[in-house]
Amino acid sequence: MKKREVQASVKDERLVKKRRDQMIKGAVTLFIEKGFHRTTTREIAKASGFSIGTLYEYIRTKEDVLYLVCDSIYDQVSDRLQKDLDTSCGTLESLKTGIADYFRVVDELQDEVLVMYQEVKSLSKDALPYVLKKEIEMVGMFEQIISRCVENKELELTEDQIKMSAHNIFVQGQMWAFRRWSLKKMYSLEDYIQLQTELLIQGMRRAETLISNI
Amino acid sequence: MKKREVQASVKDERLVKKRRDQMIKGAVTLFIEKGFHRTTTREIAKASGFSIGTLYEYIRTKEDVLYLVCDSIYDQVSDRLQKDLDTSCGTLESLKTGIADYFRVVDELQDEVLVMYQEVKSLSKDALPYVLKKEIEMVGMFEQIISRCVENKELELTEDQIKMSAHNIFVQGQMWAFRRWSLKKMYSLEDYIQLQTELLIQGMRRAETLISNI
Amino acid sequence: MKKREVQASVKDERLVKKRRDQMIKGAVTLFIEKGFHRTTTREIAKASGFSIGTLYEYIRTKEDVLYLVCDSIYDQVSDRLQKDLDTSCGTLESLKTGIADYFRVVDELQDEVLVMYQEVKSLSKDALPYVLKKEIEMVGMFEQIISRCVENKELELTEDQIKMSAHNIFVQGQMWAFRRWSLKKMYSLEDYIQLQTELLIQGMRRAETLISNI
Amino acid sequence: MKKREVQASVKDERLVKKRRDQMIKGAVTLFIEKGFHRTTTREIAKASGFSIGTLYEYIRTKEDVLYLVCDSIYDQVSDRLQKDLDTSCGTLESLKTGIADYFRVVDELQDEVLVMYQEVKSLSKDALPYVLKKEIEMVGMFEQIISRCVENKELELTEDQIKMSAHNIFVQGQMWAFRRWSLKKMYSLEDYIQLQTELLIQGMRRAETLISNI
DNA sequence: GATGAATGAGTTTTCATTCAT
DNA sequence: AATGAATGAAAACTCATTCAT
Repeated sequence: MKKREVQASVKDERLVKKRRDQMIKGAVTLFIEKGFHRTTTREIAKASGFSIGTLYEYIRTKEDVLYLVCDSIYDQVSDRLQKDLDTSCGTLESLKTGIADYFRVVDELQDEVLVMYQEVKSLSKDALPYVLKKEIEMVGMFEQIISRCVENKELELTEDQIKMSAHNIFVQGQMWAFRRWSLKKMYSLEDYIQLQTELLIQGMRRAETLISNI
Repeated sequence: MKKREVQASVKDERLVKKRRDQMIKGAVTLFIEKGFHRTTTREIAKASGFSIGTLYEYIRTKEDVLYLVCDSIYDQVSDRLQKDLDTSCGTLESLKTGIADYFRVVDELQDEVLVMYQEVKSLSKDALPYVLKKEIEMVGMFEQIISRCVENKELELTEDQIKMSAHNIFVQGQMWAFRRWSLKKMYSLEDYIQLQTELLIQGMRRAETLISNI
Repeated sequence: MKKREVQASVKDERLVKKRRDQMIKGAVTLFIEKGFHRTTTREIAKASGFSIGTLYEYIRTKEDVLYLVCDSIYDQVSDRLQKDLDTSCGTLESLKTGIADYFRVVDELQDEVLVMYQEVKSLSKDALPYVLKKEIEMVGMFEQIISRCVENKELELTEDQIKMSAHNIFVQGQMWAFRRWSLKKMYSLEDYIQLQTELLIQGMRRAETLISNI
Repeated sequence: MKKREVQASVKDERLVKKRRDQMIKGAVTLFIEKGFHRTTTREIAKASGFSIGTLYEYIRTKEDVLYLVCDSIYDQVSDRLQKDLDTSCGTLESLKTGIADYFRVVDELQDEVLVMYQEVKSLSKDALPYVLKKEIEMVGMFEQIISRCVENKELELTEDQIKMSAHNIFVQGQMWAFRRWSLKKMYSLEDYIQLQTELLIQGMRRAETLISNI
């Protein structure tokens, strides 16, 4: 599945990229502050540094802005994960690094991640699949990292358990952004990473024990 | 902290309760279908079975409806959890029952839970704390159930680990509603309950091992 | 074919009728002055004596106003014609009366008729047929009046000639509104009626002569 | 009265003519399809084969395009009529030829004629007279052709009757374009020409009889 | 207590026109 | 001469809220 094209009236591709970057940056701030629905297109234009007319030279509907924002955030997180996947070698250590790295990106982009999760549902039936696909891909990356550990006999897990574990890692990462108001009272990022990594990995190792006990 | 009062013009308390129940029922359906922002007050009035004028006899702003809805959903989930807490006796078995029960309510109310999580951020600074408090209470219930196991020597966990585990249980429950489009492809509710319970509890038991190793 | 329904949010039918009459009156004046496209909905609302919000309680789109206006004008002209048709008795005299009456309504409603002809094309594919049908009905009334003369041996015309003559009467009436800037320099309404009636009726009688000569 | 000047920034007259021809051709198609108001200047530029910037090198406002289009259509019809006038010799035959020729141009340019009549009212107070003048000229040509017949004793009509007859011919021509949706169901172009010519000329001849009878 | 007509501020989007390149 | 990105005024339409009945 290719990226969904957002139509622009302006032809100069380089300019389109530049203006859209301005736009995403401006919009994220506003979405964080007041949410997608309470943000007006005029505000987005202003925050992006151009007029309302110019805004509409680069998108067709307000929803396009949301799509662009979500897409960009996913890309950022996804890129970082990809790097870990590329260097993962099937050791538990590389899995831990992957998890820690992922949690750290989420921490850096916590506002963005938050916005994305609170607003995706506002995407039309049209754009939603493109965004959800990105998510599936990311969970898939964790599956691969774990799979390598399994192949490498570092872990012994069924397919189902691999999937669920990957899913859990993904979710616990998001939670750091999602429930920070509650979590940050108790833990620093590094504490959280360590605790969750323990719980996650020990969970997996136990699962493996259980299997061997059957 | 007491419940936030939503002002009504009508005095008869019994009537207020009745009308608001109609309202919540109608509104939830609409919020599930189109989200809070895309639902109009007229639609809410219609779905509730009375006129727009009457609607405003029982609330003051549209946001009040959202608050009422969120509050009601939390109450439902919370009530069920409370029962488990009341009967929990410090055995691992009662913890497992608590988890399973919680996951099942979430499954029953999955649409409602979803709506709530997607829309809470639309609550004003004013109403938000009242809702978040409910959430803290619920996590607190799990903490208590786990604590009893610890007191009972069924588990050996630090305060931090108790808190984090309670938090994780809570989150994994929500995930069943949140990510069902992805999870339901792989697991039935009962599968999910079993797998997550294993991962969660084994995670805790391992953590306990780790501590003893220090 | 029934009238096209223009949806109103307001339920009181009597009120709907009243407000729409206000609306039509206000809109016609504006359309005459600046045309449909150059007239804004706000102006229509103001000219109708209510707010923009109220306007939209009685219509759904700006085009609805145009449809209402066109429909109303046709109805007025058509009603008058219907009376003449009802009393027509197959004499040349009653045909002349019909023509004269028709020309006089057109004169009274000249602004309205003008507007209608300049703006119908702005009606959507959806509404157009309903308006054109009205026109066909009106031409049909003239056909009937002429047919009665033919049955009565006052005129001797083929079906085609009846149709064309009816059409010509209809068109010459419109022309009085359409080209008044040019015609009024030369003729008073009564002059125009007399001259056109002569040309039209003598045309028919000649046509009859021609047939008999074949 | 001279032609209204439409200002161009470009000096090269030949180029101006060429670009404007492209423009008129592109614009007519669009106006036929969606009307003047619903056509954007961007669309006109595109249909003309150049950029929006270039478009504005050859006109000053969107309305200029409409004026140019109307002017061009009138010129085409008018040119054809002029030829008939030049060769008219005062016989009924040449009158008939004139009528038939005129009806045929209207048929060829029916879309254009239609557009013109539906959109002239959109011309500003400034441009309108220039267009109406063209129309008066054209009616004048018919007056002249008829007058020659009168001078030639082929017809015996008062000045008023000549004017009205010329006017009627002109109008019936337009009607072929205007009401083709209704007329084409009944007649072919040639049928229409024959029938109308009969009615028109016989009308005139009768009128002449009537006069002599007074 | 219930109703629903009235309100108008606020929203998204379009598009004629300009002007630097 | 040609281009097309930038502009912002203006347009249609929505909807939470009020208040007279």
